[in-house]
Amino acid sequence: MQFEVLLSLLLCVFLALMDSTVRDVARRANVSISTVSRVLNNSAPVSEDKKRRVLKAIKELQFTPNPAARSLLGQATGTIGAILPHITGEFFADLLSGLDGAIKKHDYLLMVSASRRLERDFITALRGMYKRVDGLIIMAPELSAERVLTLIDSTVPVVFLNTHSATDGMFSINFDNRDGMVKIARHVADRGHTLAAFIGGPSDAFDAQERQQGFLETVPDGLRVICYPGDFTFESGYKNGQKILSLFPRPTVIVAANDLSALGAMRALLENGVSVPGEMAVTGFDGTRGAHFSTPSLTTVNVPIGELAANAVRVLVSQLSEESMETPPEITADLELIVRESSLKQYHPDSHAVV
Amino acid sequence: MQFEVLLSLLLCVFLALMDSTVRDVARRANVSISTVSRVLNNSAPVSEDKKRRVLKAIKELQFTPNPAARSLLGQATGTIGAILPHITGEFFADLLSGLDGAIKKHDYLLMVSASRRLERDFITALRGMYKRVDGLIIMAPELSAERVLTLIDSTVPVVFLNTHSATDGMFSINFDNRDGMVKIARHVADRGHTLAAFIGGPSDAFDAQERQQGFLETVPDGLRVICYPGDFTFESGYKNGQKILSLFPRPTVIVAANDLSALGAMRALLENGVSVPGEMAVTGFDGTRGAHFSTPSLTTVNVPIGELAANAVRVLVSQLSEESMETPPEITADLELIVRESSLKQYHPDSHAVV
DNA sequence: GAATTGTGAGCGCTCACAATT
DNA sequence: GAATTGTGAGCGCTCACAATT
Repeated sequence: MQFEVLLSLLLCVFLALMDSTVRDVARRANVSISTVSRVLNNSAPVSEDKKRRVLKAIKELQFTPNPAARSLLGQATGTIGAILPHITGEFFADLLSGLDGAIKKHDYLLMVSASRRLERDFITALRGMYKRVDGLIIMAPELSAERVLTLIDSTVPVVFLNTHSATDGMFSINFDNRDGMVKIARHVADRGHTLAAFIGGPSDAFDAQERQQGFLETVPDGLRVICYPGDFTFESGYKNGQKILSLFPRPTVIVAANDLSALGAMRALLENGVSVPGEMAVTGFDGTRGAHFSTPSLTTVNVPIGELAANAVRVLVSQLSEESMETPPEITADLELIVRESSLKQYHPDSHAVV
Repeated sequence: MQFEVLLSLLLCVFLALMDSTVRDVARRANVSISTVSRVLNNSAPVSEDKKRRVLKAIKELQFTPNPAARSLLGQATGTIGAILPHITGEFFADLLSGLDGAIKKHDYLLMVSASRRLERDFITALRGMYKRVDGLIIMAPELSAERVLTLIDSTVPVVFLNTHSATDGMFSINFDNRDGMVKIARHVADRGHTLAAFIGGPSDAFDAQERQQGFLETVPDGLRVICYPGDFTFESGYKNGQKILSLFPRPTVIVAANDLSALGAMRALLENGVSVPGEMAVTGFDGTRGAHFSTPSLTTVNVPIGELAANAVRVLVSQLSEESMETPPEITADLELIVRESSLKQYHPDSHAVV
């Protein structure tokens, strides 16, 4: 008796070593391969007895259906593709992490590629994912949704994330970049600043443009703004921070288009012995944890990244399962201003003249 | 003439709208499908004339081979899978970014999943990637390479990254966690500290264990160490930092098992008006940019993440292309100590007694 | 005749072999 | 006979239909 158990165990191990197919399962369960398929997909009733035998055989053989064969038929690959400008950096890492979590919940797998903001890389990624994914989540602030769609030859469902689109009826998840900066502008004005430096993002990125416009259009007449081009990196914030320090009269606040460049600017100030917010205030945008954790902590606008990622996945998956969309295809999230240490001090209209 | 051009253009657009197959290409080029396959794979000589016709037809139809059909045959999917503990956090984001870049260079695609350090999620990810990837890059410091291999039923090539393995002959890319901490320990001892607090990582993670052991085993008799359990997060560093502040006598240095928890501890100190490194020094581990950019900048041990990622991909790809491995399968990178502001001050044996 | 089963074609490709030049 | 081409089988599955109970 013991010997038999051992033998069957050994057999199992041996059988499991080689990849088995529906054929093997069918043979072992003594049924036809279509019965195996029926059990696998629950696509038609199967007698209790056969079902049990099939399930047993599947287990013994450690059978897993070959996804390639499946997708050759029904085209479903069980995979969702994401193309983002970058993977690194807190914003994108959190976005990707959110996508991963949400995609897991819907039993999909995640294929990922960074375009590095290069159209060439973007196209390569797109072509690579052709027929390998059931749907795409695309963030391309430097392109437009329309431009992206001309690059896609087949008819995969696409959900856009933080990507400009002029046309209606696109599935896109956005957040109000402009309004976020409007809130920063009001906050800065309230603090009594009269001269500000603005560190922008990449000039071809629509989110960077919207942020800059939102700020410049809201700022009152009494607040002069000097703009510096940047690229959303820590380094660009750092270098611009150094430049700003050499200005005379010196601005009393640096408004950066994102957290990372704000932290870079702040580092430049602290390194040069300029106290924040004592001598100069700093604000960011994105609501990253880096902004929360810095000393002093950074005033910013919170972008609910996890929520956006979950929404994007939800919209895409419901498209894939051909459910009718209840929610409108275009979702724009509101952003919340988070005031922290870096902009706490109240300035007075005259204070900076004395610096 | 103009009309003809327009017509053929329209035809092209029309044809490209539906996914075309080798069959369509063959028909259009007036050759057999195997000739198309030969052109596609360059697997046998084809006459110049036919080759030209095939390439023209491919272009006109915007034909892309269906990867599912291909992988059903030769099993190559052109995809590499990566399973990491997390996706978020600078260390993992940089790792992922490095993998993405290296994988792109070898013309593969990247499939990714976070195990969240849960064996259940790990297995789900593994099963999901079955037959969808040609090879796997796995980081699972909380498991061992041997344990992981028992979970994999098929025979995919695997390269381990920062994962413990007792057996020889594994393909694994590691870095010397122990030696890195030895360097930190020597540095701290050199600075004249006599009482240190150590903030550890997850107790089940082998890298966390090695770091802690490396530190404790190197520290000289004159330096007492109080250990605090942690989990590599900013929050665990922050909370432990607060606890450490209430100690009497107070340690003069906090050695954290990674940068993120070091930054958390530093934040706790600064928030409570304790100057770093004036009253207390802090050190990290990983060499993240967050450690570079903080104020004060953080002494740490640099882990060459991008290099490790590139190595992992290189080793895996050479396994896949069945080239004989010239390099030994096990690579362990040395780590460099980077001394920064957070641990600059020289303490004297007696100084802390006076606190 | 209704419930359950099996047979055979085919998804889009590649590869061995046979048939052409 | 050597170079180039085409034919047909089959990878592992699912689905329509026919055949069984």
